[in-house]
Amino acid sequence: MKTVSQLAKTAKVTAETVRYYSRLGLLEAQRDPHNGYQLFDQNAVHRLAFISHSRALGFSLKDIGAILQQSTQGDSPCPMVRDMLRQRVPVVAAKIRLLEEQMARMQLALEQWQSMPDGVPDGHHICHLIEDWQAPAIEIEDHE
Amino acid sequence: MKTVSQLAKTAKVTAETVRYYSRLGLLEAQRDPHNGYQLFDQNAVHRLAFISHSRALGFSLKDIGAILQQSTQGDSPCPMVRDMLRQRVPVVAAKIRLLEEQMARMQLALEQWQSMPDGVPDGHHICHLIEDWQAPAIEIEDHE
DNA sequence: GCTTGACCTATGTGTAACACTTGGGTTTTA
DNA sequence: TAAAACCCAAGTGTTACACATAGGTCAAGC
Repeated sequence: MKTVSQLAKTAKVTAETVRYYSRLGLLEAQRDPHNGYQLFDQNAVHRLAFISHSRALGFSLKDIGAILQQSTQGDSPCPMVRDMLRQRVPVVAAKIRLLEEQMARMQLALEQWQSMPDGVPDGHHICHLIEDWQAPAIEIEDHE
Repeated sequence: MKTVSQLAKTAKVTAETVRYYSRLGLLEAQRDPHNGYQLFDQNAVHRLAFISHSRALGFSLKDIGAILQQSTQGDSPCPMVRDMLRQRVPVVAAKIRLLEEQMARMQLALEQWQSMPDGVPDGHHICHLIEDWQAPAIEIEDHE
């Protein structure tokens, strides 16, 4: 049986993360009757590794909760897992595209600014670098 | 003089966004002495356009606040603006790289899973698709 | 004059996934 | 025995808003 920080160390996450997952119900712990400390067994070690693995694949903690629940209910979560991942691919692709567009805007602006002088504020303009810059597209990064 | 939603409409943002910016001090408004409504002048229209422009370039609202403050203090924000954008480029580049790595993991996993059957839970395994999947790298997307 | 609907207000909550802080109690070790 | 190093729950901060609540205001038509 491991305490919070022992489990954290073996799984290479912080102790706060372990407590957080435990609070969310993703990890189950027994309590030391003497002091109320959380005690985790080998199963929890496995579950935590599973969670980290799933996170690396892009699943949210909410998704992971659903997966864990399915499997503890005796149903195979595999079809759901395939589906969720398939749905996530175009979302991540869109995110990448947005970031690349923003990157292009940033680099273009920096190039243009190389040959532009600094302005002095005159009460009407704020920063002519930005004001005079023509946005190639009016899309803004969303912040999921 | 425009009300919140009139300003929002001309700037193509939501009324909540206008109120939010106003609360943060990015927009200044007079108050209608009769009903307490916020009233914005032409300057505010200009400032809001400036904010949208800056957001498209990737500046955070905090950054924009600093830029606005500089310029109202009579200092040219241009050098700061160049610097901030230069610093942001590698950050965005790193974000893109992380997302691309995650995308690769997702697609690789989906391919591998094509030929794998669904598993049934047996109390020890949760989802063998995930458990048997070998992570090419143990990096996890951060969620700014 | 009055209802209806469309506006406005401030304030609070929700979002993701934690990190950090606060204010305690506990356990170990020097 | 006292400090160091752990544990706890609960709350706050991060980002940029969207949305909900509960109410006040205003123009129009009947």
